[in-house]
Amino acid sequence: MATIKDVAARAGLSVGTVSRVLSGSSKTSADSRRRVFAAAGELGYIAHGPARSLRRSRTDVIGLLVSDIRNPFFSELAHAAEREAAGRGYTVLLANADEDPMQEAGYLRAFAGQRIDGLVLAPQGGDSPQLLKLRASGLPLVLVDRTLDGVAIPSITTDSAAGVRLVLDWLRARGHHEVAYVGGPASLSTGAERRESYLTGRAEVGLSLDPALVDEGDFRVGSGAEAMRRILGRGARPTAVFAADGLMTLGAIQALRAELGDASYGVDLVAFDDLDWFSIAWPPISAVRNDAAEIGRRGVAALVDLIEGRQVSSQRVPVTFVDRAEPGA
Amino acid sequence: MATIKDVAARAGLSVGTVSRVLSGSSKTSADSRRRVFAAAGELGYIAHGPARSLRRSRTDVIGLLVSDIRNPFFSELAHAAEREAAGRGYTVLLANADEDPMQEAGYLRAFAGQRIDGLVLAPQGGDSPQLLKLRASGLPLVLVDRTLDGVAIPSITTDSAAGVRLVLDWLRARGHHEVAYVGGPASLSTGAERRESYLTGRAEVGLSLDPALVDEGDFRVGSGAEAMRRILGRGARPTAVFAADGLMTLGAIQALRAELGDASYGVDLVAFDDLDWFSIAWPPISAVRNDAAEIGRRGVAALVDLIEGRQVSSQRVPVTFVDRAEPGA
DNA sequence: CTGTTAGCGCATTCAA
DNA sequence: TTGAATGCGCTAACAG
Repeated sequence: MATIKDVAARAGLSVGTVSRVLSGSSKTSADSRRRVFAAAGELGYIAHGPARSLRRSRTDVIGLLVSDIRNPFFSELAHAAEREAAGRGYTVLLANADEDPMQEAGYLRAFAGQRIDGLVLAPQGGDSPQLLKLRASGLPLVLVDRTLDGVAIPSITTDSAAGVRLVLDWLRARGHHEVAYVGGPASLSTGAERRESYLTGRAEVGLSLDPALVDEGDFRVGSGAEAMRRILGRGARPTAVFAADGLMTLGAIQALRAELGDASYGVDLVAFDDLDWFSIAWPPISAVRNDAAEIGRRGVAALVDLIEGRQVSSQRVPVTFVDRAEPGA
Repeated sequence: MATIKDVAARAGLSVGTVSRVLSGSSKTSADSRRRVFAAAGELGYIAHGPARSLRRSRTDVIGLLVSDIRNPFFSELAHAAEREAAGRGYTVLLANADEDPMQEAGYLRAFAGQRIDGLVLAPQGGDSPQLLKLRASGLPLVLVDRTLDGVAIPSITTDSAAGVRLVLDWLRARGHHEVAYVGGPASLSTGAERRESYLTGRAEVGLSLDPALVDEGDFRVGSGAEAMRRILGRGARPTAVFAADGLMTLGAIQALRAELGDASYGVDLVAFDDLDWFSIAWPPISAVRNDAAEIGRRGVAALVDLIEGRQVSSQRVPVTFVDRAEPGA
């Protein structure tokens, strides 16, 4: 690989001048510029990133640690975050915690080693020692999707309470009474918040308060099926099911099919998260549209603001409701 | 941030010894080890990755450039690749070409700048100048999912021909004659190969050869819908639809619903790629199971072999067929 | 087994 | 506007 020295030699200039031309950091003569670009082009010169990072003590890389890249919510978020970062001159190093605090800790360490300029994180519950250490080190940090209580880190989250409110209103309008709730883990702010909003709101809209109707999973397909199975196993026969995320919705439907057979087609479904295939599912799945792309974009924008010394504050991203139910049902 | 010098000072040893202890590269006394670990722990020392990379002229990072991270096939592949790499001591830098050769070129350049140790690539068709340059530079390179003709780069691909064969047999067994084909872009090896296999195999199993039944998209949802719409627009009324990937299948179904209404429920569906929600779709979607995780794992394994100087050869990953159709239909 | 030191490639300071 | 020289943090070569 050609180095800056090679370019300098070929251009008949010093490395200092080459560096200045390529970075545009200070005045250079038109002649120098011409010669440098010519030499660099001929040699196919590409600056050595690690050397640059070492010297400048910044990497122009931000980390993005998501919970589960196979969850469409996060792949959408990651995609949008990456686009936003590219537009602002940063590269995204993407990692996947697999909903596992141990893996999260490992990546936090790896990110620290890479000397990323900042981190966008969808945290796995509790504030791990690794995370506290990172934070103490002054690394710019923004949380997405989930918050961590007890620590004042800016966060970009969905307005879960508003989303649940929309679901409750819809359930009432459709005349439901026995509604099953497949929630997320209480250890995550999203799981706790949606559950809390749902449970306290249930009474107001006249839903059954039977605890047998409520169970929880971990935001992955299999856990949604298991939770649904437990609910049915307790003898509950809900007329509608509300799942706290898109993947658990799939699991819940699988369980309904397996346990109830054709009767499952009569159960109304509503989800927090709108996946693209919901549009063709049967029975139709109504959903709170949880704007993953917007969360990703805002997360990166906030992080870049932080890195560049600007103030940022936490934000809630609004939600909308997509009603796909048959009018009559 | 603490440096190796700080650790050395605190441990009362030289930086050389600290480096040796931490890397385990050569014999060190038990006493040195104890003191180094103690000092490093107290200081929260984490080695500076860029400096390390500069000195060692390797980064222990491999690039993974996929076509579309929102496509479940690739998010599954990426997830498996990342796990495999972690097990072998490498970090994955994931990037997303968005099915766009220009973005691909940009990332190839960025990767070169980061001095990644190797690259796993799902190429966007033609061999770009950037790619040829990378290859000429001697960067270890493995293609996944798609090949590039004219260049001898090891590849890990799905056995498309075998998959299509399974679909053809299934179509014949179900007694179809008018079958629509929503293919992938001819510019990609997967698109070309599946189309070729399908078109030549059609005759043998007695399917209609009507060109109106064949169209193509770009492996994304919207394009599948458009292709299906064009097929229907030509007056074709297929009894079954075969789509060349999972996302286009969704698009095709959306179009069938929109254009044919309830009649669409009578159309048999079969896809190349099996997505998890296919299990609950209606009408049922049968599919060739395209093992993204296995491709990701093998791609990384092959790349690491290449990096470490071992020989590798191209591989085809076998497919299986998931028949979900109603027996009678 | 350990200490000392050169130098990886680059940006930047200091002189000119 | 440019060249020369320094040092970022680390590993490895060398000497002891």
